[in-house]
Amino acid sequence: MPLDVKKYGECFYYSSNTKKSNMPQTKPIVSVENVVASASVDQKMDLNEITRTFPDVEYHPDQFPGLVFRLKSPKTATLIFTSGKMVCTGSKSEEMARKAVKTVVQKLRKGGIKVKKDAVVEIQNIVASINLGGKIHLEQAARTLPRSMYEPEQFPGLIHRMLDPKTVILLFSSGKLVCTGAKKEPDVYRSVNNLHALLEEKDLMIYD
Amino acid sequence: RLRTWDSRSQVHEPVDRNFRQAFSELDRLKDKLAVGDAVIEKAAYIYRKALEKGLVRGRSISALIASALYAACRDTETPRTLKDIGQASNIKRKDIARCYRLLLRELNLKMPVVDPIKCISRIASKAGLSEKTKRKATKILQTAEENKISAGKDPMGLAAAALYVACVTNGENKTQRDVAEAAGVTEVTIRNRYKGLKVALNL
DNA sequence: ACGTTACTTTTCAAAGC
DNA sequence: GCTTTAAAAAGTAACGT
Repeated sequence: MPLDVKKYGECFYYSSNTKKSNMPQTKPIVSVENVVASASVDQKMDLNEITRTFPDVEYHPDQFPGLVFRLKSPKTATLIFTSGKMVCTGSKSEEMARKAVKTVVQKLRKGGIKVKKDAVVEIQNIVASINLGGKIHLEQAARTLPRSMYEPEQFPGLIHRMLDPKTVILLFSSGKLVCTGAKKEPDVYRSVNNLHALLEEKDLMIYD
Repeated sequence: RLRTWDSRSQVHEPVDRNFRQAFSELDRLKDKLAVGDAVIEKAAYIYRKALEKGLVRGRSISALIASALYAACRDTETPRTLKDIGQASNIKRKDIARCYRLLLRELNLKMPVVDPIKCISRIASKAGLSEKTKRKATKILQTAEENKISAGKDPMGLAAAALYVACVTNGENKTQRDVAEAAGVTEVTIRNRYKGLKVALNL
C-alpha cells in the first residue's frame, strides 16, 4: 500500500466549519499503479547471448524485436533491444523504476554480459488510480467538461484530456479516476487537483 | 439520390473520385440500415469535413464512411449501434469505434449521450413486443434515470432489461434470451441490469 | 446461475514491418 | 498503423461447471 493511504486514513475529511467554499469536500486518495521508463546503456546488445544465459527471458524476434526480462522484485518487465535501449514497465514509483533498471543491468553483468556504462533512465509515463470520495454525475460532466468523451456503449468511463499538465483522466460514476500520461509524480497530483476543483465548481460531485 | 452531392463535386479532381466512392457506399448503407435521408446527409457532411481536415489520408475510406454514418446516427439520435454499422459495412466494430473517436476529436464534435429510452422501439419491434410493454419499459427507464443507475452502462443493456421487466409485469411471454437477442446483448447483462433496476424501482 | 478469465479505454517508450 | 510490456477503473462477453 502506498504511503498516502495511511496518511489520509486518519484525517480524511475537512471539518465542515473550517471548509472554504472553493475547497473540495474530500482529499483524493492517489495511488501510483504503473510507471513506464525508457533507458539506454549506450551500446549494442546481443539478445541471443542473453537468451542463452537467462533461460527465463522471452525473445521472439519474428514477433517483436524486444527481449522480455522479468524481475520478481521489483515485479517488473523490462524490454531490451539490440540497440541497448530498454523499456521498463510495472513499477509502482519513479524510484522503483530506476532501481529495476539497475537490477536488470546488475543481473546481466553477473551473467557474464558485458555492460560498460550504467543505464540512463527517463520516466515516460505514470498511471495512477484515484478515489475522490464522492460520486460523479457523469452525463452532466459529459456535457460540461471540454475535451471529454463519454461513450458508455464503448467504455463505462468518461475520457477527459487535460491540457496542463498534459494528461488524460478517465472518470467513473463511482468517483474513482485513472490518470495517465504524466511524466512526473507531481503532475498526477496537479491533474487530480485541477479536475477535482473543476468538478466541484461545476457541481458535478455528489457526496453522501 | 446523390445528385445534390455530385453536382457540387468537380468531376476531374481526385477529391471527386473519393466522394463518389464514399457516397455510393453511403447509399448502400442507407438501405441496409434503414436510416432516413437526413441521417445520410449528415453523414455526408461529416465525411466532407473529415476530408477537408485531411483525416482520410492513409485511412480506409469505408471505415471512415461507416464512422461518419455512426456519428450521424448519434447526432440525430437515431438508435443504431456500432454492431449494426459493423454488420452492414463489413468493417470491424473496433475499427469503426476508433475512427468515430478520431472524428469526435479532430472535428471537435459533441454528441448527445445515448438515451436508452430511444432504444426501446428497435428492440421491441425485433422481439415483437406490444405497445403496452414499450410504454411500461419507458416508464421504468424514466424512473431509473432519476435514480441515476444508468451511468456507465450500455444503453442497449438498460433498454433490454427494462423491456424484460415490462414483459414480466405485463405477462408477455418472452424469455431473457428473446430480449437479449433482439437487443444484441447477453442474458447476463439483462440479469445484471435487472438487479439494479429492482433496487431503483422497489420491484 | 455461478465463477473465472478476458476483452473494451487511456498512456508511453523501444525497432521493425 | 501493427507487433510487446504494465497498470487501474467498470462494464460486457465467453468460457466452463
